Amino acid sequence: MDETARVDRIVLVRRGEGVEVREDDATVQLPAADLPRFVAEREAAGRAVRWVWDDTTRWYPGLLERGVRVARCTDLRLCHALLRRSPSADQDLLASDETPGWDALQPVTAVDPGLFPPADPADRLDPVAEHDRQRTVVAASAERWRLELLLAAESSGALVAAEMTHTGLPWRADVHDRLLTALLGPRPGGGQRPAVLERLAGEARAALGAPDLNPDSPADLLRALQAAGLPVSDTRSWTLEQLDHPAMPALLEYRKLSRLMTANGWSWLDAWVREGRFRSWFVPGGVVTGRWASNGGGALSMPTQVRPAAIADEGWRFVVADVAQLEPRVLAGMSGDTAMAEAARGADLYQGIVTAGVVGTRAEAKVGMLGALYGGTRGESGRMMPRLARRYPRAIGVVEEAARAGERGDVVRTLLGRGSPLPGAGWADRPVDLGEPPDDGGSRQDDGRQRRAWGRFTRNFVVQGTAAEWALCWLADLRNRLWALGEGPLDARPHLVFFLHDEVVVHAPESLVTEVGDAVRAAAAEAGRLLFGSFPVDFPLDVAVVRSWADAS
DNA sequence: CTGACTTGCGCC
DNA sequence: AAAGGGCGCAAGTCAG
Repeated sequence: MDETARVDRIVLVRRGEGVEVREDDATVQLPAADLPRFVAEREAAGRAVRWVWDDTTRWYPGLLERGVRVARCTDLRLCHALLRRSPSADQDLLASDETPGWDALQPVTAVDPGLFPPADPADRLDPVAEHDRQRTVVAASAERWRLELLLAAESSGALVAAEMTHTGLPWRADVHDRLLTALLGPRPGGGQRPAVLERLAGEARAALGAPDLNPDSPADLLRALQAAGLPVSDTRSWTLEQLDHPAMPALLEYRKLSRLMTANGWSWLDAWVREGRFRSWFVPGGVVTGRWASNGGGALSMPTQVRPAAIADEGWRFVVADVAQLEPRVLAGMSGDTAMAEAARGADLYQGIVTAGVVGTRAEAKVGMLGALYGGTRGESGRMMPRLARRYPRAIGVVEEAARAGERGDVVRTLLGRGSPLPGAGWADRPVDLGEPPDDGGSRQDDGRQRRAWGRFTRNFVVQGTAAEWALCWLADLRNRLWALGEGPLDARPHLVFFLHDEVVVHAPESLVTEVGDAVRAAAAEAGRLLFGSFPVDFPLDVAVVRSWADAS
């Protein structure tokens, strides 16, 4: 990944209404309006460029709006956040007067990407100095290549996220509306319940003998259930399912449809779908483990129920790809556990564990692995753990060690060096709290519970975080391959329209779907090589070419 | 009235 | 009886 010799670095700095372009010792001032042309020309010229800027969300949407795509960048905000927490980074080399400013910098979700936000706190920071500090930190690190890969992958993810927001996910509002109408009845006027919900609410009220029940109010519903003699202390669907009472079918159906309407109903369509595209903001690095978060429209929890409305354009297709059992495979790779990698050789890692004779059934293998990743110690999962630990000592050793470290209050790190946060204040060595009830054993028990809970977090952190790194490398490489498959602007070529932890959706011209499928697989293989070198762990993909997202999986 | 919290549930 | 990790969002609820 050391590309310093062959890639020019150009730092972009906002100066009032203009832009200062810093390249080695040369400095050029440009009016902001000239920046897109300047960037486009440098991208088209022979030498590769890495654009260095304070924050991708402050620069890239405006460039994309003007039809300019860049190959690579350094996102100083994201890289700063990574280095600040990385055990592989010397914090003294990163520290400066501006550290609090960089720490506090937030991404923007600009409505008008043509304008810089007024009074932006980013404008008080010096990107050139921060870039120098970050390069010094990386150069001095004993984990230099890993940090370089991590920073490059994180920055590339920022480009992907901006591009996905720019192009949007093809979404057919008419199909979505028909789906809602079929399930709920016609869209009602303001504040009204749709006919189907009104009918179900009436049935539930009658069956419970509670004529004024508001089924949307958990407290109200709980009172009504208890008044009807039902022994419940919450109103979760799972709890309701256990009850044998004539009101339950209507209540459960109400819940399901009400959820659909509030989360992805007509107002969702009004708010998030325009001109045939669902546009929300993806937030790289938005989760402590390195996973992305999202803003707006709940993009990361799109129910399968509404996915039929995601339909590719005429003459285009979706290529939908997901990795089977990403996290166990990542665990095999990061721990160098050849036995687990052997089980991961086929398409089904859990079946591989059965074939190896470790457990009797696929269900046992799955629940055991989930316990290893999440920290389940009781029941079925707990019973499987000793067998897994005996057969896969290196893999299980990695998560167990991470759990013990968390319980001690230590920081853990992903393969590429993302560091875990420290446990919250008051977690250990809690000051004497005079307000506590005088039950002295209870407080110690409570402390132990908190320690174990933090151990579960750090246990999962190392695997979830390294899996996120694999996915970033996958995305970054795929993005480059897709660009090379087409011509013209971003949305005329195969392009990413959705990403969710271990799944991507590519919108592609029908004539290119075979090449896109190959690219998705090749990128997955490349991600494995980048993270795990020649260690033989497979990342098999399920790839589907479909008109509608709902037709995959 | 606003803002913070709780409840419940969608995704991986 | 599912447990156990990470999120975002909407509606209800309650305090100030």
